[in-house]
Amino acid sequence: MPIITLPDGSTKSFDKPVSALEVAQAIGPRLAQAALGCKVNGELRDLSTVLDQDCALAIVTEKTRDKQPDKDALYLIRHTAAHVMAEAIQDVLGPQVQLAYGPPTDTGFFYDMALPPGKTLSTDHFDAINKRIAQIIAENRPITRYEVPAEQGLAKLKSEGNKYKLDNAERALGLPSSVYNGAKSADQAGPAQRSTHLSFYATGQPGKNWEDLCRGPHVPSTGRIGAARVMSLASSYWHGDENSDRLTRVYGTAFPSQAELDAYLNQLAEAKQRDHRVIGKQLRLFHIDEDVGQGLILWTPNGSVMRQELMTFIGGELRKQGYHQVFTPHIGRLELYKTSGHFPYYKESQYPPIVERDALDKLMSEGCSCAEMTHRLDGVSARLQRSLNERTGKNTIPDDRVIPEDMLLEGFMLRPMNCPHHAKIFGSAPHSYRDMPVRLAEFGTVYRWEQSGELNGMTRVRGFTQDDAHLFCTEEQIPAEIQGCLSLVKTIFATLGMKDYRVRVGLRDPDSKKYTGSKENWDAAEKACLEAAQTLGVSFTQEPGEAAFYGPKIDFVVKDVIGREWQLGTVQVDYNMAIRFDLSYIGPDNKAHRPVVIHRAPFGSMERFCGVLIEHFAGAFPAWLSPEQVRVLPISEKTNEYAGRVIDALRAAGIRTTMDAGSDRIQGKVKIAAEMKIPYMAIVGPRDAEQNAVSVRVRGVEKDLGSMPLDRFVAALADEIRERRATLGVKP
RNA sequence: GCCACUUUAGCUCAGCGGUAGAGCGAUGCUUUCGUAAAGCAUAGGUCCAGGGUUCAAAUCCCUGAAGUGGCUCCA
Repeated sequence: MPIITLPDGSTKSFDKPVSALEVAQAIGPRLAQAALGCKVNGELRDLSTVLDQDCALAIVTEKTRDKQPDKDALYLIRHTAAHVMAEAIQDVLGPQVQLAYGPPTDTGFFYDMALPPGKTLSTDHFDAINKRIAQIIAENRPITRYEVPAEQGLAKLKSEGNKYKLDNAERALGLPSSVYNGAKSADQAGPAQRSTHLSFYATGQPGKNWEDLCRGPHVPSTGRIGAARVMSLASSYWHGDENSDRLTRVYGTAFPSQAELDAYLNQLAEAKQRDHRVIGKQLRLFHIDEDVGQGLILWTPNGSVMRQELMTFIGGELRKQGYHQVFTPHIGRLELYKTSGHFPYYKESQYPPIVERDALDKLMSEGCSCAEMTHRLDGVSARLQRSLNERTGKNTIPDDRVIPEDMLLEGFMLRPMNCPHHAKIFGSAPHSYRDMPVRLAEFGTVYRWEQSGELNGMTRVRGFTQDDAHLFCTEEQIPAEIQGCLSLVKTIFATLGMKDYRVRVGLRDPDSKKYTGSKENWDAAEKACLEAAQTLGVSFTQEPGEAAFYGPKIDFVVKDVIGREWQLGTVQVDYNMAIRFDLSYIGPDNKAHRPVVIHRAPFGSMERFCGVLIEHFAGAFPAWLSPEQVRVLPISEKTNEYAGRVIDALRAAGIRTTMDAGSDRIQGKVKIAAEMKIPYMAIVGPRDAEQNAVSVRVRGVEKDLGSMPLDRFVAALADEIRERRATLGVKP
């Protein structure tokens, strides 16, 4: 009979099977009252789960022992809340709404559903849905689980006519889907999750109340949800498959109490104030103009200061590491990108090619169709086919892409990548193994046609400047070069005080054939990436299938104010490019060898990085990054002249400063400067002028530091800026 | 690209069939002031664009653009 081991190591034995709730009751009535679910041998389960064998049991309650919200409890609450919301939506819109998939997420839950033809769900329905959710929670109905044999369950679902649920059931049973035939369907459930029964959860009494096919687990009754509400609407695809059914995704969130839900909503509102788009407007850091184009950033003077400071900073670090700075144009011939393989492989996410006017006129006079024009742009010459196929040793360019030279349409592309230009620089001169590695760096601006719905302030744009570099090295040099890249990233993040990032190592998907390069090379490169990542001292994940087609990579990922993840820096190993561009160096054996290329961009793009940085600092930048480092505030116009001398002294030391010579009183000037988040205010009145002093006020400090000699202030601030200190540290 | 929502003064927003509004900002005048806004005055608008309904449209309908939150994508 079961011996139950509790988290503190103690055991309880029972002489017959018991439910987790009964164990909780045996421990104490308060625990039983607080219990929302349980973990059996680490697996989250219903509180009603019957334990008939020895096991480790933990009772899940709202809060952990140190009074923190329990993640498992939130999971249970939100999973149940998803059911409650679905019921509410069916009550409001009608039972014809077909439910598909409704899991909990990090911040709440969603439910994907297919609406009956002609019906739409809009935010106008939210009040009614929220009201119904509140009612169901108030009714405190018990959540009842029941299981039926597979056959019976499938028959039940078939009779209900919901193909999505039927599909879920078939996958849970490990059966091939009879209704979904998307490419990604290949047995996602896996053998471990196969079962012989299907489970249903009723929100109340089976047969009497609302119910749903569900694996569970759930809280014991709807009242245990506390507070839930619907948040937003989105569209989604069945199985995330673009070619499959479009579903309506309804997002909601739930918390153990109304107070916690309110706190979450408040926190969301506050996060919005820290959004880089809001701060960017307030502090005039950047501008996006419809007339210029979607996703194209205009860097205003203030934002340009920040960007320039970062570029100067990283440029200095690159020199220390032996990089060479290069400059290359923003466009290149179409054939260049056919050689690199970017065109037309990534055609959908590039700006269309630029075709010379004469060529266009000629095509028009010939009555050429758009399809024909596309064909002529996409095609390659037999010459290019031959050389690429020879170099890569396989059928890289199939015969059907080859068209006669006189049919080829010449054109240029706004560059989507900097690497082809850099490859051409490397290839423009002979290289000895003694010169390797060759590190070419450029703040290279690239253009990509991101889907319009993806664009987002500075973090997802169509034109951006990578802090790009390509390291042409020997295979033996790969580990050391990766290490060098990572140490650069570490230096940058440390200087900026950014600690909250994660590292992702993208590896091959062992089953896919899309990769180029030999298995041996891949093994070595993946090993080098993993070893380098281990030395970082930051947690990292290995993600098979996330590699680029030409090599493994290490990515740096950060979160924005509302918790979205963005990839910043990346380090990628590439065996492909040197082959395609026929690059070589002369080895000690006096023979030509292929270099390996490492692509790396520690900031990723200046646009995204600055966007993330604005949110990281909430606009309150350290002095060295601030567009305006000091604002001089004369008490009245009588001290304007002295203030002018203060400005001169600051500017002579290279400090960015302006004077507020307006007719506001000092209170007003202080408020305005504080709102602009300027690091330092130098307040000057007659008393300061007499002593050649300034009264310095530091951002975030209520009072000034007292009067200090002007030259001391200038020297202290200049030091702080030169050393790129992360915090404001000028002291009297 | 798909779904929902949004778009009114430089900024934040109200108005939602009947003469276009507020606060902040800007400009001018008064005030000459010691640390998060002194007072008064003035200017400022194709109400995102185009079409439609109506005696009358910022307001209702259609189409499009841009933005926001998701989905999908991200060399």
